[in-house]
Order: sequence, then structure tokens, then C-alpha cells
Amino acid sequence: MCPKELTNISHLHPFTQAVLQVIHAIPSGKVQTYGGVARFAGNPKGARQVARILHSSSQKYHLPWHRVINSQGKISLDPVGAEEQRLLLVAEDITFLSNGRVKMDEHLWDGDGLFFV
DNA sequence: GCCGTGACTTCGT
DNA sequence: AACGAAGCCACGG
Repeated sequence: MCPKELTNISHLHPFTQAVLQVIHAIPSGKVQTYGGVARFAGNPKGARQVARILHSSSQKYHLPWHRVINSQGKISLDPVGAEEQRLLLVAEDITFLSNGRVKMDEHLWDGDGLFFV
């Protein structure tokens, strides 16, 4: 893996590096939960860390930050940011249910294509 | 090195 | 269905 956007991150904590790579690997049209990303990255209990990473370095590493949502299939942002994220997801043909949740059984990423060095 | 801080999650009420 | 508490962990001050 190690895409060019994620070069020079070796100074970061191993888990943080893994999280960045996992998020980067989420394909368009798919979503993953904070907990799911943490699990793929090797620490099932690192969900809050995933959130913190997105908050602090989503722009810095050009991550598809909008493809990460919470375990209920909902967007975990204030109304303003939530609308932006929803639009980005809709643009990838991701469908939302009437209750405001992403149709998880259709769009939840299964980790296909993910591998580590 | 302690302490507060999160775009969280799970399990009780 | 909604709410609160507890667990969680790297990071920055």
C-alpha cells in the first residue's frame, strides 16, 4: 500500500499509520465505521483515536474522511459538517434511508483490497 | 509525566 | 427509542 499521499508518516504511532492507510483504502461508494477502521488497523478499541485522527489530519493527508461514519450508520458531525459529508457521500451514489442512516448492508466496506506491508 | 480532549462504542436503564 | 456511564487511547499542553 503506502500511497504517495501517505509518505513520510513513519514518525507517527504504528496504529496511527495503520489507521491512515485503512481510511485511504476505503473505495468510493463504500463507507466504514470508526470502530471498523480501528479494527482493520489492529486495535478494535481505537475508535476514538480514529475520530481524533480524522479531526486533526484529514486534510493533511488527503484522506477520504467522508467515508467514515459511526456504528449506527449516521454522520458524526455538527449539522453544517454533516450536510457537507452527506453531499459527498450522495455524490458517490451512496443511499441514505429515511431515518438518516446510510444503507449499511449495501455500502459498508468489507475490507476488500486491504493489505498491509 | 499527569490531565483533559475527542467526527466513538457498548452496555445498562 | 433515548439517555447516561464507563471503557477506550494517542496526543498536546
